[in-house]
Amino acid sequence: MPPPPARPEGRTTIADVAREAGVSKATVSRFLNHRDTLLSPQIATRVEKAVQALGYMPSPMAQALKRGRSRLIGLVVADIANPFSVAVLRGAEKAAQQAGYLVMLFNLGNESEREREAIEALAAYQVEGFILNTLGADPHAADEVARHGKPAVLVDRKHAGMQADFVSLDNADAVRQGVSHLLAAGWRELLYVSEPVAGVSSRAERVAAFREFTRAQGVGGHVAEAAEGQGEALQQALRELRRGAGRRPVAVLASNALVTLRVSDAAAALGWQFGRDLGFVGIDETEWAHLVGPGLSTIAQPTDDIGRIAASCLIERLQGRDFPPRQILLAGRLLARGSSQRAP
Amino acid sequence: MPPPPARPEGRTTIADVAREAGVSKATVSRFLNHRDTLLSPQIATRVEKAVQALGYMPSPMAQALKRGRSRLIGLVVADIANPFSVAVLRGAEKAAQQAGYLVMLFNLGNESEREREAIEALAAYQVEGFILNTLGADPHAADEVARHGKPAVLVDRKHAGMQADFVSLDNADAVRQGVSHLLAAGWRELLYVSEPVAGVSSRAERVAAFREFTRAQGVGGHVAEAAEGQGEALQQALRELRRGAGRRPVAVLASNALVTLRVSDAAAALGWQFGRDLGFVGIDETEWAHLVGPGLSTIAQPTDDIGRIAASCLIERLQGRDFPPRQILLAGRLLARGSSQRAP
DNA sequence: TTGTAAGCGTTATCAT
DNA sequence: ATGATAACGCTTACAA
Repeated sequence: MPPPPARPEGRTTIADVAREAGVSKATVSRFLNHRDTLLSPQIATRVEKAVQALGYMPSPMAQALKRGRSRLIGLVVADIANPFSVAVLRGAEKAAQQAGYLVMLFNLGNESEREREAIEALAAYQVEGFILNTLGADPHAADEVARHGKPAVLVDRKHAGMQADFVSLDNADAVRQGVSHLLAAGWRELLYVSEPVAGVSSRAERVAAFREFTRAQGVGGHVAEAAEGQGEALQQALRELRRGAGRRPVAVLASNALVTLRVSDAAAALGWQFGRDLGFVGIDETEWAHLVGPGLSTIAQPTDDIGRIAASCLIERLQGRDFPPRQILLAGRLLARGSSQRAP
Repeated sequence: MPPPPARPEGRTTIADVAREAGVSKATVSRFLNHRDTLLSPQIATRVEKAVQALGYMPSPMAQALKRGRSRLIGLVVADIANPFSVAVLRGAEKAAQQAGYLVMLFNLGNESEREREAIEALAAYQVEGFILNTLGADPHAADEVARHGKPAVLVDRKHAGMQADFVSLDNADAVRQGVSHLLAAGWRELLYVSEPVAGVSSRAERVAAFREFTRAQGVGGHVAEAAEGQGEALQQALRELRRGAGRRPVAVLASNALVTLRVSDAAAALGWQFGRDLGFVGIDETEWAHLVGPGLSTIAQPTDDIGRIAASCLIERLQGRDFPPRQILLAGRLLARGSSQRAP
């Protein structure tokens, strides 16, 4: 199969095909877009041959210009270094490819103030819709999307005042699973360690669920924030937890994989062993959780589904279907390991 | 700052601005592209005001169509689930954003046969160049890129016959660092565990460097491949390693983070402890390496630099500079931890 | 210095 | 059923 002639100057255009087939550009266009209908078989085959011969592919740019639709999906992620964002990206990219869309990526790198810039840049390329896994810090970002009148799907983080489909882990349920599991194993004084909430909806929801559920269960429910580079503070929080608990076994529920790492470091620094000196469950399954200490218990998010469903939601809307904004909550799955085994 | 008027129908075009400012489209275009030169100050300010008032942003699609340049960079990654690919993506995305480019992503998901499809799709959108972190399995992919006459940068994996800039870890040096370190610590019989080489240049280079260097040092240098789901085989290889070594301490050099995981599992299954029963160094630093056992020694790739430099290389070429194909090898950095401490 | 007009590669609206 | 032709939003000769 020899490569197509590849005219050195520029790509082959619809005009080339038309000339080659001895028809008008309009006919070629019709062949491409309507194929069977509106076309005499003989002409159709003539055009088909020419297309083949020249290896012609229509320019999506020109098509976008003309039709105002680009077959592009804009994806804004808060931080591509976060495995969760990657999982979303992956699911979205897959679904998009299948539906014939291409993904344009904008990574905020945790700089929330760039959110509007991202949306603007993507909108300029006529993306047909957005998937947003954003910081939610910029109240104007919602307007920005609304202004373009393009459908959007929010992932993981709700955005105050933006009305759009929303796909996420069922945060409250996940926290309840973690707490129940720890209580069932005999841990009695619980500390929820979160990244600084800072207005991020998912973080706030998890903290709220933790407070509510521990109170309902009548057990000690404390909350601490673990920020970057604050290892000392976290160790301090753990020490206080144990001091306050007396002889009741203490355990930590970590809000995500990053926090799990920080808690692991703090525990190591204190010389505490998981499953013995400290019970532990962390939200977010990782490939390494089973290798740390006696194995870290985790609550796995259905990341693949989240990404896939987010993209599907968007694509459904791009195909013109119209629903009221949906909210899709997916259950997490507890993976019990040594760190949450029966308390001493 | 009220949001711009946001005409409900379609975006504001250059014509709108021209009308608002009472000038011609050409003048607006000149203002946008040449600003200072070619424009009387009064008109310039008039246009500037109009642009501001309408919140006008030119359509990159139309610009691309006209100029044949799109300010888009095509990025093909072998597997977005691989942290290395993510690091590249991240560096590339950052550099691209700074230079005013946007990244179009195509993830192969380890399906090498889609490589040409990816290049075609990206080329159709007039990407100005490619960054390829690919499988290298498709010999025609190179032609595909060449055919479009667009610059490309290869990352991590060379592509037979494609002549392009190449950015990568200095594989031979990294392997030598690992081997030297293990030998210096007293480990004597070494096993290199790799993913199936399968024609991937970086994998082959590392294996070759290992064979060569261990022979030069006159120590035992064995090689095993660890494929997905072959845990048993890997355990078997480790057992044989030790049997053959007699009383000489045995150690593993793992080819990447994935293999590190597999070796860790195998060691755990055998009940061997790193740093005592088995020396260990793994290529690729991870956020969790310090938490496993006595800490896993790793060789960190300068992933950020790799991504950034790859993008910079490409952008330099996009700006018209012309060099012969460059090959940029970056040194890895050994992080010694408990797993490679002095052999018993 | 500014405006007019052609054209980038498509598709859609007319005729024929 | 097919072909001219006019857009889409922009840039760039060429005129003025």
